[in-house]
Amino acid sequence: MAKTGGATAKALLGLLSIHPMSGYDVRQLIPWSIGHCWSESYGQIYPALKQMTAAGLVVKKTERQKGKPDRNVYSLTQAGRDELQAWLSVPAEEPVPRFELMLKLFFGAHAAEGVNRRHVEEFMAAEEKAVQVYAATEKHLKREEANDPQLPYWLMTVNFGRHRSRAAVKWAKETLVELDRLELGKA
Amino acid sequence: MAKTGGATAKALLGLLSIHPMSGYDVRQLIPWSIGHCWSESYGQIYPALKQMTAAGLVVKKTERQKGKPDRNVYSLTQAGRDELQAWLSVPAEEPVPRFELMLKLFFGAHAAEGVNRRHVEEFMAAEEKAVQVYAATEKHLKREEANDPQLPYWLMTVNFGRHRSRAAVKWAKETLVELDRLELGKA
DNA sequence: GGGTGCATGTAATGGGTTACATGATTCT
DNA sequence: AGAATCATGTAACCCATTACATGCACCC
Repeated sequence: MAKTGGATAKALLGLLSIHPMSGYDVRQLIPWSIGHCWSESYGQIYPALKQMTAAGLVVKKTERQKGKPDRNVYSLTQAGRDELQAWLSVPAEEPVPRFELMLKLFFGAHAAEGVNRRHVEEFMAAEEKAVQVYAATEKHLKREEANDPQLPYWLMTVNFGRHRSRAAVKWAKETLVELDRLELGKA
Repeated sequence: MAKTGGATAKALLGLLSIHPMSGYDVRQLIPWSIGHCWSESYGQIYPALKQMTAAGLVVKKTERQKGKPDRNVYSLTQAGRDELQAWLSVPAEEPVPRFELMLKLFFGAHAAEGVNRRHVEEFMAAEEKAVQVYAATEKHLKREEANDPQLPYWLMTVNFGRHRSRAAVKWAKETLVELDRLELGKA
C-alpha cells in the first residue's frame, strides 16, 4: 500500500468527512473550520489527495462545468473512514515549541529602547482581536449550525482558542507594567 | 556576504551573547534557557555555526582537551552583536497554527467511545505538570541568577508559559464536563 | 484591457529531525 | 563487558510554503 503522508492526510480525511469536496474547496473551507488550530496549503493538499486516492482512502469524481474548470470532487471510502477513526484514537504528539516573540523577549536585554514594549503591545492587540473573533465565531456557529451533531466539538476547539488568547492578553498587560518598571529603573 | 539562515541563527546569536560556547554546549543549554519557547537540534546548530563563521558573525576557537574531543568555542563578533540587535527590533511573525490535539477534537464526533475524554485528560495532566515546572523554574532563576541583568526578561517568558498552561488546564476542566454531558445525552 | 475568481497541478526552495559515523574516557 | 558522556559533523529524508504555469469567464 502507498504511503499516505502524515497529519495533512488526516486533516483532509476529517474535512471530507463533513461532505465531499474538491481540493480547492478544502482550502477555502479551512479558515471557516479548523483555521484556528490547523493550516494547509495547495502545495500540500493536491499531492496528498493524489496519494490518498492511490491508497484507496478517497475516490475522485470529476464534475464538468460550463465556463469554469473541471472540479475533482473527493469523497471518503470505508477505508478512509476507518483510517480517520484509527488516527483519532492515537494520542496527539505535543508540538515542538517555536515561539519567535518569546525568543526575542528572552534576549530583550540587548534590544534598543522601546522595542520590547512595542512587540508586546502589538501582540496584545492581536490577541485582543482574536478573542473578539472567537466570540463571534461561537455565536455564528450556535446560530447557523445549531442542529449539527459535530457542533459541540467545534465549540470546544473555539473555546480553547478563546481561553488561550485571554491568557495571552492578561500576560501582556502584566508584562507591559513590568517593562515600564524596568525602564524607570534605568532612568 | 553568505546567507546566515533564518531564526536558528538568531537563536544562536542570542545564546552566544550570554557567553561563548561550543555547538554542543548550546544544545545542552537549550532546555535550561529557551527550551519552553524554542528548540534546535544538532543538525541545525552545526551547519548554522559554520555559515555564521563564514558570514563573520561569530569566531571559532578550538580548545584541545585531554581524553575528550576538541571543543570549537564560538563567540560573537561586533557584526554578530549588531545582527542580533537588528533582529530583535523586527516584529516577530505569528506562527502558523498546528495543534494536532485540537484537530482531533474538532473531528471528535467520529471518535470511538471515551477517546476524546482520554486525550483531554492527558493534555490536562501534561499542562498541570508544566505549571509546576514553570513555578519551579521561576524560583530557581530568582535564587541562582538574582544579579543577572537579563533575569527580568527570562522571567517574562517563563511567566507567559505559566499563564498559557493555566489557561489550558482551565479549558480542559470545562471541556471534560462538557464531554461527560455529551455522553449522557447519548445514553 | 486588466483584475479577480474558479480550479488544477508541479517545481524550486527552505526548514527541521533522525540516523549515522567516529573515537576516547569514565562509570556500572 | 557494556553503556553513557563528551564532541563533532554529514546525509537522507520529510514537511511546508511559494512561485510558477494554464486557461476560461465575468466585471469594471
